[in-house]
Amino acid sequence: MSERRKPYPFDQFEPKWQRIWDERQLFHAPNPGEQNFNPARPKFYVLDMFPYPSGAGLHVGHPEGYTATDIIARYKRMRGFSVLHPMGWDAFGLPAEQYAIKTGQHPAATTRENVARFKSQLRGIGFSYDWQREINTTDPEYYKWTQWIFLQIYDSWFNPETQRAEPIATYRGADPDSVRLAYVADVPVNWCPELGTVLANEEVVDGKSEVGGFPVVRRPMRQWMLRITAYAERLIDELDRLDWPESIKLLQRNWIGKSEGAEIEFKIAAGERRSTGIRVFTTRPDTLYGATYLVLAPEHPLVEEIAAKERRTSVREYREQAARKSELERTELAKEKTGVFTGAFAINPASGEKIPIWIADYVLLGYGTGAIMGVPAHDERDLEFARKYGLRIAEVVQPLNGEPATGFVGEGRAVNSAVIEGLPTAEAKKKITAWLAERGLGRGAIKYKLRDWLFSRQRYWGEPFPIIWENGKHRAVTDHELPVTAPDLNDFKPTGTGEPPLAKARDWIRYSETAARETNTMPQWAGSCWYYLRFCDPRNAQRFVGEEAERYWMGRAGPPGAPTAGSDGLPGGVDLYVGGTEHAVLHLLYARFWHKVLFDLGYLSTPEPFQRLVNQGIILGEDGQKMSKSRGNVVNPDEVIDAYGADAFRCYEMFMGPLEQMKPWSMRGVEGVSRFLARVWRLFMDETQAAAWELSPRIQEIAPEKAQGKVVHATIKKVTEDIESLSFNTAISQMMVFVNAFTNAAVVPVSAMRTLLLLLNPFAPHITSELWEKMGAKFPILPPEITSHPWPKYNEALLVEDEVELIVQVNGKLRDKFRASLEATEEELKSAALALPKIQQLVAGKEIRKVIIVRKKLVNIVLAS
RNA sequence: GCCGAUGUGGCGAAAUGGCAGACGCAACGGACUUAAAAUCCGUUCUCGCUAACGCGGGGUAUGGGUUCGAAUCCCAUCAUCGGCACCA
Repeated sequence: MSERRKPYPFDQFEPKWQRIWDERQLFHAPNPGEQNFNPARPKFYVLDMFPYPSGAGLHVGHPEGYTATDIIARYKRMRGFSVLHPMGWDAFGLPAEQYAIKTGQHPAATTRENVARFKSQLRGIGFSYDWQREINTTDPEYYKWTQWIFLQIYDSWFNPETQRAEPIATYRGADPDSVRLAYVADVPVNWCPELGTVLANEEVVDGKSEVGGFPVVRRPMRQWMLRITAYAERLIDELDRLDWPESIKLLQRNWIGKSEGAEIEFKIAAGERRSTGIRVFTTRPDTLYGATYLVLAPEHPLVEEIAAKERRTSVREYREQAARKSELERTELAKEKTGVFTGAFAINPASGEKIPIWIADYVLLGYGTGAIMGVPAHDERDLEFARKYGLRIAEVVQPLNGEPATGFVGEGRAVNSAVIEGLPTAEAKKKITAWLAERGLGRGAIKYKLRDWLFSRQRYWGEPFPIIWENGKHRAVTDHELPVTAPDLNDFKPTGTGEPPLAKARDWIRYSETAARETNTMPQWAGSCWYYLRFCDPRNAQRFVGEEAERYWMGRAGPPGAPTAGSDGLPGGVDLYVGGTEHAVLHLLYARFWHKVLFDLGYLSTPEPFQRLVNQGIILGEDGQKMSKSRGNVVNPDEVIDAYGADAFRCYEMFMGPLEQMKPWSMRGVEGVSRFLARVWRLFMDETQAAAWELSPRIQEIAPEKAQGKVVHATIKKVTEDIESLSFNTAISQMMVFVNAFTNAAVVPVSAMRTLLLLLNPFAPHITSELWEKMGAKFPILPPEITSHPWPKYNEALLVEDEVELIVQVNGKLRDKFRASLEATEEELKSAALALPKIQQLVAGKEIRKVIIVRKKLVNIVLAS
């Protein structure tokens, strides 16, 4: 045997138990109405962010969150919950398509192989997923419903009166296409020539593609958009009742970026071409008197109209130059502001002053009204711009602490501002806004940074749009034509012109004599926007999720009769959702948006998808660096499991430190945890002469000693509480303490050992199942499967000591300790402490000013100084 | 630049107003062994005093504050990580 001897025979029993769980389908959770459904059990929905099955297989980062949720799932089952714990595949996406371009292998084939690999790896770790609920976003039976949901969005509009999505039929306006939640627009998009596709803003980092790091340029193209901005207010407001990390909520709030201010109309000065005027947005209407110029975004539609003849050329040049700039150049060149004067003037509605109108690319068309009033005295950007181009600077806010007014952007007192003279900023804002509104010159307004969601991609490996074009107009395919499957291609290359690869499939595009199919596909986010709903009812052929199943699994957790979703202010949904922070804004915002649309349309019972969210921290390589192929510090879970077993792998992942923290991998650490499990094994099993294992005769049906009983119950308490708070690392520490306490005992009680196995089972399900079975052969117990045994309860009475050790401090410094009865009065404790020889020495000859007594903890004697 | 998180032994960490360093790793010493591995037992924040049992001082990024008492609460500074970055 060249192979290192295993400290315990995990290689024999781990596959055995994985097979048994599979055969007996122990982790299948029946839906309401199905066989074995027990309505008395409260439900618990614990979900992982499902992976993209890449060619590289699992890395050790995936199983971190997965192990945490698996522990919760197994624990909740033992606590009598009906647990929904599913897994699936987010399998559309760019890597499979790029691999196809390189090798000609169909993405479907690559995906199939990768899924098989991922699945066998996940099984090898012993996760208790309900595999009957496995889903795959690339399965036509799945994306049929992704397309169906898209059509619900397409067929809806957001009614501002009710603040809800409604069927488009309820819209009374002339042009329903202008208000649909899914609409077509010619928008400047992030075109990546290298990838041959358009990217969402979120997929562009520093002017380069997030995938591959290729340059990205702006270019106008016809695209499908989803009107997520309609939900901006609700997406902010309804964060409040979610149990999410505050930092993630903040990230979402900042991403949505709500600003309150006012829109103000500036008339174009006489003598120029007539126009209605220019509308600007500002959060500081109180600085209106300080507005000494206006700036329009270069792409602003009014620019053509107002530009003075003699300025046309320079204006046109500047606009072309701005349009040519890629995002990258714009950010890189952002160091210095540029702009040109249009030759036109506007009238400041408050001061009546005639002020010049400029264009500059520091003003963005996509935000606010695409135009600003320049208030150089009280805005850093405007100040920089005004100084560069010699524009007038007018101070209109007086700082309260005597700072110089120019460049002051905080709140102060209005000056040189007739209507609001002397008012503090907050009041000045209100008054000037009202003053403008009375005169029809402005109004209070709220703007968001959030943009509508660019929803189309020029790719092959994604959901085709269920849309037909005829005579230049789009319409939905009928429901019974779903799913719209993509044609088989042997060439997946982008056309390079911006036309999607699907454009190559001439027959497929042709829908009728006069109608053609949409050739764009949906982005990868689409499938993950609603997968948690499909898990509730994955084989339903009639509906994207059955109503009863949705109500049951997405409702509030708790026994029958407990508050229903929304009734106590908590939105309900998935009870625990664990995944990485990288999805803090995108996936989580998109999913919330789709969920709300479906909720508004009456398809769902809860307003939010995920009640509680937890982010696991990143696992670094042994060198403390981010794991990456190029650094060569990637840890492969298969190798770890080979050497130490799945249980050791799981326990180590949890023992490393707090779940949410970033932490480095350590093989030595795995070894330590493996040693712990080996000690558990040897607590039960003795090795025979023939190198076989047999149940140790030390294990007997006896009552635990008092000290042992205390450890047992302290451990039940700590492990239970720690699992509830996801403090898995300290739960394992406590079980180590437990095992250390029994390691050298001559005899060990069966009851204590059963408790240990139950507590350890969610963490190390294989070894505990095996030992439970081995022990059951000699000391039978029902049920025979540990996984269906109830969770142990602790007896508080056994934890209470009748005597406690108290510490004695003098002036807050630890000086001595003594034992005292729990019943001792404060007076008794005080005199006992003062009677200690050491304390007497320290106190001798000094005045005792005060004695502080904390029950069961300490006596602190404070001396006069 | 703005926002957020984190900072504790040689290392992963624990303690969230009351004994700093539980538990694990590593290191060192011992037992078992012909030997090694494995296993079991012990030591390990730091400085000073003591022949020794011990005793005392200091210590949770840095500086200040609140408190009888601070790793924990407050203020400032520094460092690391993450997000946003002309959003008017």
